Amino acid sequence: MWFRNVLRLHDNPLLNKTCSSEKIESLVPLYIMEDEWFNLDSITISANRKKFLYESLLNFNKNFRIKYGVDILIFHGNSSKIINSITENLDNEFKWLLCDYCPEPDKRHTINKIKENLVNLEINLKVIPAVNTILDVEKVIQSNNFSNPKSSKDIEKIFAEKYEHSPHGYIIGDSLLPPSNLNIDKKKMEVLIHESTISEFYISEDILKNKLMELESKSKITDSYFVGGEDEALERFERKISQSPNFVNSFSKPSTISTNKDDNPLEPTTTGLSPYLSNGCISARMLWNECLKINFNSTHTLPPESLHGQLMFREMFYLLSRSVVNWDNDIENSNCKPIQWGEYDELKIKAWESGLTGFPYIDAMMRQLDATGWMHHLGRHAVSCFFTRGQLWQNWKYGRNVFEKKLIDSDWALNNGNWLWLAGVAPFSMPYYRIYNPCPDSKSSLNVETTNANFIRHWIPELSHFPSKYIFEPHLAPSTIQHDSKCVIGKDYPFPIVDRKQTRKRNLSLFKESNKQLSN
DNA sequence: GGATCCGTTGTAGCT
DNA sequence: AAGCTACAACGGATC
Repeated sequence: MWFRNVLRLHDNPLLNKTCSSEKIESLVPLYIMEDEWFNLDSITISANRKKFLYESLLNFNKNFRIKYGVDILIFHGNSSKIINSITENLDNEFKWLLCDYCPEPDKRHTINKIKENLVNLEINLKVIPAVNTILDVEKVIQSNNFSNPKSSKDIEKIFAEKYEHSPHGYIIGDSLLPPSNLNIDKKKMEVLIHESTISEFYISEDILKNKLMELESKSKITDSYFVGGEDEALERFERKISQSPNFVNSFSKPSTISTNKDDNPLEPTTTGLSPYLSNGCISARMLWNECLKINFNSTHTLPPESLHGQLMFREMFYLLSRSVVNWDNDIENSNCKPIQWGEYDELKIKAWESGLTGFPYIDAMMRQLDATGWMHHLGRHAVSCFFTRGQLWQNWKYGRNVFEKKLIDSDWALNNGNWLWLAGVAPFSMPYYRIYNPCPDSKSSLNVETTNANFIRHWIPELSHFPSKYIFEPHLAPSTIQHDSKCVIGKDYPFPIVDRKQTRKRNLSLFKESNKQLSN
């Protein structure tokens, strides 16, 4: 039983499948951590992301032990090599490999490779669908009348075909309770831990705990706010969903504000469940069902703005990520219109990534991303628009890479989908001329008020004494105010790296020009 | 087959 | 301060 991206006991179809299958007499629970994740020095994954996964894995292991009396077998290394070694070391004594379906190309590639090897050994591979999604991705995209969804209406049609509709939302079926016991083969686990050719790749709970401590001391993750794991996920679920019917029933994205009114600038105004969803700590199906239950008792918002709407967009991107070839690329991608982006500009990209563009709203968001691994939905829109068609005119792929590395809710399907959308290259509704103002004033939908000013003061300490009136464009403040605020622009905080109005105008016409050439 | 509608999130400038 | 208007004008679905 190989857990790939499912680190929870609740609504985990793997556990129930295993339990209900009569063919399986005993099992060995397994997790494999790729070395990219295990190596603390790897630079493609941020310390925050690693921390979140380690915590999630430790918590899952603990819950598994409490429930079933044994730790999960954890190895690090290449998945297919580890699986091969296990078959060899157990003398082909196991007959089934069960795992959760993962739609990412590299993971599908891995599973195909493993399948080839298993077939020769007469071992069955069972990939359980829809573990971290509501829809069975493969089944939906292979159905006869499937075409790529492009809007909330399109994805709603897909739901409508499959599920019964109630006035309060689609009925997708109950989520699962974990089985009360599992017949685990401890002897085989002992063999793999102590007497196998992969013993050296075994990660005990103590090793993982030390690894987490080392990570925390090495990279001073002082601002990390989200703690990984099913326990935290369920606590947050309880607090923000189950016990907050008004929040659920009135939830209306995009009209959530990017900064919090209460004292904690780190607590999101949205659910904050995204990292738990993408790491498999909470079930999307359970979240859907809880919202449905709450919606039944009251009037409520509807898709696409409601929480059900958010979950539907998530499903839409999962489908597209599987059906659109080269989903993560800017060429040979049917969902990416070719735009002549500017030359790779290292200075601008570095300034953007490190929060030194001279645009406080953008910089605050990017510093929050770096420090915590999380950013509000609207902030993600603002900084990605700024990076691409708004101001910097850089290829969305470079921005995407930064998000992928740093976001604790990093998710291949969703991250690429949102960048395609915001860059204006996807065939979704996104008039390219709607460019977010990187210096949002009180008229902007990015909604400023004093909360955003406080948000900026929190993440950009250089500006902590700056008056709200000038804080979004501090270089426009009279020099007396700059001196009084102990922040002289050009010395203590950078001048804007671009003229926002001039770049906006130029980029609009460049985009228009690209469109013209494409339609010819 | 041409017109119209619609799409989860706009900005700037003036009164 | 709030409200109005000009700007720019995609592209598929539906009528």
